[in-house]
Amino acid sequence: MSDTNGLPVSLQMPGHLVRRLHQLSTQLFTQRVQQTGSDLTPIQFAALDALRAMDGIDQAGLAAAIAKDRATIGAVVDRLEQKGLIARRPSPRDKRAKVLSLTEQGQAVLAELVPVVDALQRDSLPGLSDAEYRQFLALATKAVAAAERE
Amino acid sequence: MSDTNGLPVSLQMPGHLVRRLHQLSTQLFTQRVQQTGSDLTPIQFAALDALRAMDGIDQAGLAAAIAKDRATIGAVVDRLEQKGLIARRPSPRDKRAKVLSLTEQGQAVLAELVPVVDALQRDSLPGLSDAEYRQFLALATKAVAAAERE
DNA sequence: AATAAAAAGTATGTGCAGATACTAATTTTA
DNA sequence: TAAAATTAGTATCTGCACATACTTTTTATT
Repeated sequence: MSDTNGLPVSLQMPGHLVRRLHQLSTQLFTQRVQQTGSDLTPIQFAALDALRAMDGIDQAGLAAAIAKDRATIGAVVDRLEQKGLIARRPSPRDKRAKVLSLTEQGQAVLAELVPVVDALQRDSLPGLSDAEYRQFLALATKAVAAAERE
Repeated sequence: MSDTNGLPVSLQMPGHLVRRLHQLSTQLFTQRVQQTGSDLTPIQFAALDALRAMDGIDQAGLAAAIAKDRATIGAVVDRLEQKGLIARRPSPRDKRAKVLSLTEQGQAVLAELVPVVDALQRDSLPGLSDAEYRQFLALATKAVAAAERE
């Protein structure tokens, strides 16, 4: 069950590799973003970015947009609201729903972070040539799309 | 800032793709493993599998082996010990350290799960041909190795 | 229109995951 | 050897992430 390096086989598997890549990209994100003086997490950034493109959606819509469940998004939105980055108002159409939008401060924070986050993407897959990098993205995109199609 | 599909750019980035792949592989793991009647998590499985190959290492060694910090491993080991899958004994060489080993039950559970986990790896990257699957693994391995080299 | 089914948000509980801080023990170095 | 730096494990704190359950409201059925 051990490979020639004596390592557990599970460490060579897709599950583990993907877990490591996720871990590494999260660490890099946190590092780079903290250097700007911000303490936004990857998911908080994703939420803000989704909100920029889809202003006025409700929490369930945001959850679907970034592939999280409603409970998780509720907590994320709580923190973003407390930081003053988003506003949460009752929907006029649906008394259950709460409509989300970026505050001015939220827009400013996002504008400052977008270039930083753009720049770190390439570094989150180190050791690959440009061609390999593009190849990886194409394969990852294909796999995610297939999974989302069931 | 939106692509032609109106989606936030951040959702096309490596960070997000890797996060989704991680999420999908974790969900698949949980699904398949639960069907066997087990409630082991991916990290609990990884810990058991590492322990099989490296019996008698301490918690810090286990943490290094599966790329987790000591605090996280402490909690994981607590749960595995409570389930009776591992034994934790003081090291004779180092009074700070605790030596870990699989119990008989731990070995049995692992033996039962290994084929299940093996089988789900391929399905955690759906929509790819065999060649693309191997390509993806090669690229992911290369990127992880580069990151670990700093 | 009355009922059933579904959806939005919240609350709770478990399990990572990393940061920080602390004690006890070990190793390094001066 | 004595002091300094590391290391092992634990504890605490924050923040996802998902499951389940619950209330309120909306939509679909009958």
